[in-house]
Amino acid sequence: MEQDIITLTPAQERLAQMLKALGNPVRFQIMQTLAERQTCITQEIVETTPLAQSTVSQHLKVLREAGLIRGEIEGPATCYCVDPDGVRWLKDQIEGWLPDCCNEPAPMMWQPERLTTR
Amino acid sequence: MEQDIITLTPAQERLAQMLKALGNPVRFQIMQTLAERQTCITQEIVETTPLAQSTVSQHLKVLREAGLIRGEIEGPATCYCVDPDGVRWLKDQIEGWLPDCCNEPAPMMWQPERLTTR
DNA sequence: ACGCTATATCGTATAATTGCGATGTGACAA
DNA sequence: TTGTCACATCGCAATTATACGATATAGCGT
Repeated sequence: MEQDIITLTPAQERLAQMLKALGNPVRFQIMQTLAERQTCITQEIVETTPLAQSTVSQHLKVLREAGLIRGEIEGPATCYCVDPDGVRWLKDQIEGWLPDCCNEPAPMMWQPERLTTR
Repeated sequence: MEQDIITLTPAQERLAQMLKALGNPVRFQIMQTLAERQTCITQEIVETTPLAQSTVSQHLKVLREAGLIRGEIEGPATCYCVDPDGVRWLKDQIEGWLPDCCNEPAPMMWQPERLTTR
């Protein structure tokens, strides 16, 4: 499973994996919670969401596999925190991405969609 | 469809939408192609992939709706290019994201997963 | 040993994504 | 008008993601 239609470099693949992990609203929020609180047990994270414990555990696994968080067993619980190396790597990759355009800040007005006609 | 389990701010939601769009390998590659060539008609993009025209057109739509590219009708074709404002906005958001950690560059060694035991 | 707490994982239902071919539309040339 | 090219969109199949409850495991206190 997970057939590759397209081939990316390992770094690109990893970056895409991170972006995909963060593209989910639940996981995006978990990252923020974790960043605010520095460190959290699974149960605490569960309590910040309306989701079942098993579901949150799944999301944590995705974030772990993407290298965005790390979990360490602390007695009977698992203690999660943001993986600073992973996040730093992500930020660097994004900043260096598409260097041929978009390197000066610009004010930004957002419209939902465009395509001049048709 | 598209039920919201969790509520994010509009900016967070838009960021997540962009990340999700980029999390797909095909779309990730399309962005790179577009950045290299500055400007492309759909047909040219199709030719850089093993996919059907209709499929590529769908992916272009997702990228458009995320605000990452823009398409302009040029005679019988549609001319696509990276949306520099959108990409700039994305970069700024990511750089300012999780300010409490991960702000010094660090060397990085990557392992597929971790979780000390269990 | 027994229960209790915290977690991960499994099985499974449902929803979303991704892919394709077919179809419709607009631009343009003959 | 007729044909063709370049697209977008539709309808549908296959795959993947997301959610849940149930279950298994590990640590810890009694």
